[in-house]
Amino acid sequence: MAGITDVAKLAGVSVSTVSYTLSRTRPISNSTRERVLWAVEQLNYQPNVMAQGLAGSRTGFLALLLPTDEAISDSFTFDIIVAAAETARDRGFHLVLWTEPAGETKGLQDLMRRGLLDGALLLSVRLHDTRVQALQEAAVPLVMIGRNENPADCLYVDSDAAQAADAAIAYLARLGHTNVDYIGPSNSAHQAGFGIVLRVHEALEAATKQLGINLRSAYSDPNAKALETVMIDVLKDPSVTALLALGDSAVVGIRSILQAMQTPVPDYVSVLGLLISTRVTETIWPQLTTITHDPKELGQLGVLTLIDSLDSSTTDVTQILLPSKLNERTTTAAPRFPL
Amino acid sequence: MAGITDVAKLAGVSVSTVSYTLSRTRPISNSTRERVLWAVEQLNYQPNVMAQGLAGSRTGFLALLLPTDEAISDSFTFDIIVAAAETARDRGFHLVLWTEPAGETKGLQDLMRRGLLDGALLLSVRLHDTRVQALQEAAVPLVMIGRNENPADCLYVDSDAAQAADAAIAYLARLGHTNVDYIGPSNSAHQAGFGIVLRVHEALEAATKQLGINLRSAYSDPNAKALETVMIDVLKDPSVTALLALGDSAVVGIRSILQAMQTPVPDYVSVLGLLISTRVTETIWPQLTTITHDPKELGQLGVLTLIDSLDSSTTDVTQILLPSKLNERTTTAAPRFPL
DNA sequence: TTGTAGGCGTTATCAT
DNA sequence: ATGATAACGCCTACAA
Repeated sequence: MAGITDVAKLAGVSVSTVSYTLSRTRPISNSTRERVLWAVEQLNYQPNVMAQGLAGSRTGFLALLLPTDEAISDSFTFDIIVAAAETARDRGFHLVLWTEPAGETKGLQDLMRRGLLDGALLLSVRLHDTRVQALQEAAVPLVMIGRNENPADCLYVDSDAAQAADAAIAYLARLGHTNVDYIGPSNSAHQAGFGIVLRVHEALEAATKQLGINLRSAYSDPNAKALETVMIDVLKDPSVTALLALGDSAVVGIRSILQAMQTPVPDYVSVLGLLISTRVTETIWPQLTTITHDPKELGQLGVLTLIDSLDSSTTDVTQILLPSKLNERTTTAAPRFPL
Repeated sequence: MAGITDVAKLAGVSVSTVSYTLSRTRPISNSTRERVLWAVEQLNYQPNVMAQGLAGSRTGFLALLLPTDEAISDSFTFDIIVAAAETARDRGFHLVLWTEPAGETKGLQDLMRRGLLDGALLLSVRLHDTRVQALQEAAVPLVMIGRNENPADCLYVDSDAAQAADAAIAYLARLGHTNVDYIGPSNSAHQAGFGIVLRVHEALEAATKQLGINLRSAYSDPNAKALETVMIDVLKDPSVTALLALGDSAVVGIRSILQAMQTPVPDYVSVLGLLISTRVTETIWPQLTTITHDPKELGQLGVLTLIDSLDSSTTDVTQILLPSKLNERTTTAAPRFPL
């Protein structure tokens, strides 16, 4: 395999000139640059990753931290990962998938100590995420996709759950609904740790209070049986005219239940999906009116934020909250009785 | 950060002794080993990954090749990936996610040329997969998860689709069904390239012919609307008593349709899922009788096969076909009329 | 604008 | 059973 010395020889220059030419880190005359690039082309030369990592100050590796003791295998997370991998690749970085239980950081800290990583992306961040502090103490540059309870001086990219909830209530209010039923994930220990549930709930309470809307909350596991029980209960109350369901799984389950119960949508009840992934919005249930958030965007921005923080010597803390947008489709309408 | 020299100094031995002790590649006396390990412990030493990769014959990196121009974001694929990452981690390897359009291999070949990879795992392998030949020519050790049309001298781990189809028909025959409707993915160019569809179809034809069962095939895209059209058509024929649905998405869709149509299962029709992931079997539709295959197993065995092929100097071609197993639940029964 | 040479932290090849 | 030392392929002061 051709090395940098071969290129230097063929181009009739020194190795350092080749290195500098390729890294654009020093002015090179046009004529030499051309000869170097020509030699590179001739020999099909590509710098050795390990050698670069060893000699340079950067390895080119980013870790994607995936907790394995939770229900992570949803398509939303998958889409984040794929987008992150593509973005990293585009920017000349390599994404290493690192699976570790949510509480553990030993494996990752070892990786850092072994000089493998430039930084890390955290997925499925919980309100109290022990990984964050551990990594900060280990001086690992990190970006959360999501955020913990108090992300004061920590970089993150997250969906703006509060804004999404506000938008949902505002929209339903505009249609004329005054009784809204919110169906969220059950308060199992599992879900309770994630910020999105809490933040949505708080925002819903505030927004409905302000607009004078009655909010009733119901909680269910996302499986069909549990949802059915909840739905039957919810639909017993004839005053309810709108259903607000949080998350992909709830929304997908709710559809089949409503179909089975032959409930006319939106004639009898409106259904609005809150924080639904683009995949569900576009493919799985294209008729559903949703407040959408995009996993691709999270993955991309996460990687870009991390890389930027590596480049910039400054310590500016990038914190991005992505606004969701309303996709008005066919499952929402004005309430069935006039007010 | 403590390096190998520090350890050597502290242990009072030479660097090479430390290296050999840690890699167990040379007999070391008990007393020195102990001193070395003690020093390692003291200094919290971890060998530098880049230096090892540069000096040694192995980098410790495996690529997971994910084609991005297809519908890859199903939970089955995700589970394969997570299992692969965990297995790699357990064996001291790192998994790099490499996204590239199915036709392309340039990016990956560059990676090889750059000395990054020990080997590669191919996901979403098509019957005619240009990646395989390209990688073989580039002498990249590779393992397919899935397999192409003629995997003669190529390593792979795949579900045994033919065996699964046989098992399904045998089971339905045993229950007494003589008219079976198969619902597979539509013959869009998209799906046509994947072996599983073809292999299942061939096996079904053979098995039904042999057992004197009437097989009717229907094809549908996995979305609700298309499935509904197909299902209405299928259920028009009163002689049909069993539905055989291929793949997770078909099966999940079919459930909601059947619910909406209020078709009694299994009293009116039996439903049997063919090549269903463990996730669907255990969580999403736990009552469904299925022929299950396990993504976790594929991911694990894929990585292990690759690593083994790296270790063994021999050129034995490991080819693993995983048998699926029948999970008898509540959606299948004897046909509704006696024969 | 270009060249020289000393690391980077291991592994592997010789010796002993 | 252990040591010394030359690669490994590149980056980056320092020199010219």
